[in-house]
Amino acid sequence: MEHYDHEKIEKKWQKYWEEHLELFAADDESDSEKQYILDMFPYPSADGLHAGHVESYSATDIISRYLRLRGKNVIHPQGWDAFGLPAENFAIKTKTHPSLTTQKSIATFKRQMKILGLSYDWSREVDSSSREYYKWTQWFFLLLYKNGLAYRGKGKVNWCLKCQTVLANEQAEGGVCDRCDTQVFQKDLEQWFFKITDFIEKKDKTRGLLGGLDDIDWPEHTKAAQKNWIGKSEGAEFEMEIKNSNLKIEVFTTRLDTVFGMTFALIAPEHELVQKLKQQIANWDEVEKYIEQASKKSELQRIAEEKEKTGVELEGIKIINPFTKKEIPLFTSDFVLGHYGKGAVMAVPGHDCRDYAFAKKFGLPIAEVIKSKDGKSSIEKEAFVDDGILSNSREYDHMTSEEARKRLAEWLEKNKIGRKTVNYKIRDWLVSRQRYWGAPIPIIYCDACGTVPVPEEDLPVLLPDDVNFMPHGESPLAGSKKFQDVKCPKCGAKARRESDTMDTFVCSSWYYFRYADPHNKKEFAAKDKIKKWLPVDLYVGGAEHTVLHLLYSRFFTKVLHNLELIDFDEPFLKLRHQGTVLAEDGRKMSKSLGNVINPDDVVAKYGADALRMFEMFMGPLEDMKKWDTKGIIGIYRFLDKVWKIKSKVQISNIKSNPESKIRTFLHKTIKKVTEDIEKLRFNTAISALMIFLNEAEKEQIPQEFFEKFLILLSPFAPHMAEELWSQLGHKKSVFTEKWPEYDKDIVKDEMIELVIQINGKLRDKISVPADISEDDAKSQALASEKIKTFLAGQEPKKVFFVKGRLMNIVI
RNA sequence: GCCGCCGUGGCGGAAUUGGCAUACGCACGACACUUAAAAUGUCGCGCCCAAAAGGCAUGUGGGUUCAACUCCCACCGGCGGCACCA
Repeated sequence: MEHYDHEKIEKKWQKYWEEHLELFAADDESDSEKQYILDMFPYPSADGLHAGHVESYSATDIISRYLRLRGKNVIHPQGWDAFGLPAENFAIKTKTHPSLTTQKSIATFKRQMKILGLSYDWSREVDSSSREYYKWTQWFFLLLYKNGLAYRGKGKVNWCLKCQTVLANEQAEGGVCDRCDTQVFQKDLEQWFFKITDFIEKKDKTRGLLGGLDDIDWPEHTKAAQKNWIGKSEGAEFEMEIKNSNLKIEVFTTRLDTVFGMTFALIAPEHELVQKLKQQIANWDEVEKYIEQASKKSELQRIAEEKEKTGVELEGIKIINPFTKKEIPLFTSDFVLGHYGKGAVMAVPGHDCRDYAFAKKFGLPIAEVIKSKDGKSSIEKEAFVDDGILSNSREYDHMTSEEARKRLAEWLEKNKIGRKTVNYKIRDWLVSRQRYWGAPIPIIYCDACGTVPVPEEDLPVLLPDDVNFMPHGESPLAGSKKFQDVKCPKCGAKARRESDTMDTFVCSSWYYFRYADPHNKKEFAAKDKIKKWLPVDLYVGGAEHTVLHLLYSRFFTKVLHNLELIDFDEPFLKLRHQGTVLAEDGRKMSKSLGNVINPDDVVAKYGADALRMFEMFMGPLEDMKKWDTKGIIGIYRFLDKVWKIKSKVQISNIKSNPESKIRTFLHKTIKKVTEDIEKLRFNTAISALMIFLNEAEKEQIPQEFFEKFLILLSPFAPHMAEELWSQLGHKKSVFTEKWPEYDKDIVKDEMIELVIQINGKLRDKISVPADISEDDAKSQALASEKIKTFLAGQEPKKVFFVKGRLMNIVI
């Protein structure tokens, strides 16, 4: 018998679906319950779809098709995260304009999505590099600006002297430029920032970025990563006097309980106080040299040199510990970060590893002020960093660390030199990029009026075409006269445009709103459309976005909520990450290793239905998995069997025998597949379909049953389901059908195999009615020959009975 | 270092959330069909034992329980995130 012709069938139905867009379109008018099923919109690379894309898109396609069959009004859109550095680099390499290469890549992606039979509502497609889209990205910038959430500030960035450009952190690994291998320097540049730090904690109407995490169904590790990134730490800050100076030094600590062990203090090299103390520093030349060296190092380098602490004493400077009134020295060291806390710390070498290492290297005293509860702790070889009981701390002796922190903070407040406080690792979001392929920042600089936002009616600020996007020292947009020279919108004088573009993460922070109303020319999306479709019910995408994109999107949503433009606070109610699909050799798929699986090839050989289903069958959605070229044959055989079993179907309208085994089986399968899809457990749903088919092969099954099976199969293998459905004489698509319901009474077994254990070990199984009573089960069990042998005449001490499951006899 | 996740046959994985460990699939073996191969079908497939009976098995060691892959503790191994954050 012939195998099924996947190519012919798939082409036929893909064409049919193109002609019947209403099958998968989200209906703005319908009153039925909406479901927003979203894929992270891809960056359209020249390489085409990756096996990982196929995995997540198949998953959301299954869910979307399933929900539509359940009568839900599903919105399942797709679009393109089209701006970004890879396109620009590719453009530089090939000397082609990035819009050309991007459009070509989009065409490839879209073609591949279509041959996979993905049921997107293409009428809602968005492209973040289109002027219709980035007009609203710019509008969002202005919205933030007008509400004091976008500001211009100085920030340290990685700067390559040779390429004359700013580099992203990931392009400056090891402190060396990615492109030319020369050293990267830290440079202070004025940049645009978004005030994401304003939204860490509850603010007016919204729960903060921290608190909001409690309300959403996200993977634990993703929530943990976001919390980690925000890096909240509670402690205290206080000021210390500098001897013979009216200046003061402020420090932050989480271990106020250890203050009596402070034997010196540390300050970041870039701290302004160092400059202010210049006159009093005896060894200024040495200090200046150290500061110079430190500024040349990138943060990455500082970390790489972790093994050895460096630093210089600010000779002539003495700090007064406010608790002990003792004088201590001040050092500057690059392991103290200027941007965190107060940029200066109290050093307690006895109870902090870094301070310990520093004290050892510079021969500074180490004091012990905390003992472990058992009194056995020692600071001889290393710092004791745990909480414990205070000692050598005057009236605070014998207190626990926790209590001492409370009391010491009270003392600080009473004496007005400090207070309890909270610090965060997260910094404001730097959104300026000195790049071409992004959305221009809609700002104009005027000598008279200063920083002037572009009026909304002038948006979009178009990305100019007449620029040299090769790296040449400044933002490529600065090279376009046409772009640069403008009139000030306020006074009409000659002015200059901001020449930086926005980080592509700005574009991707709001795209899920646009799908609700993609062609709106007056708003980023109309209020009623947003109300209808958002928030997103299920969001599926790669785990590489655990922090950046997902955090930024939450920030945008919170901004909109706070401004009362939307009535929800979290954009993505349920989030799942698809696991990485590794190459067959267990390594990451990469072009250079030549181990990439191209979906086109697999579709050509086995068909889209087989590829989609196989990727779902490989394992749980979120698990990392290895591609297995041989494995797909199993799914192919299954589909082939479905194809062939059609000829065995009893085509008649006779009533199915209510007692028939296959009926019970069908209902169990409906139950299992339904529940598994709801839980995104596609691997076991597919296995249930296989089990049903294996059973069905053994006998003739009524058409009515086979049809229900086809509906169950349709979200997984839509082409085959459509084809067989039409071959059975149906005129309309299988996707206009209703998802089958199972009958609770049919699913329930009448007779069950009751497991009989003795002392927890399986000894026999007896066939009994499902609702058998304990007494009846016991007498039947004890009557079993096998059980009699094992009991050997002994009386059971106790009998445990789990209804419908098992009986455990303890002797 | 801190945080999070994971460890089950030759392989991918399943196990109703504490109740028959290894469903489903791959690979492998035997047989059937075939001139032959492929395809397809039937059967077998954790380990020990010739087999039956039985025993042993979910990274390792302990604990709780009538009962542990599942819960608790310790250790070993792997993956991911953050990382000189005071």
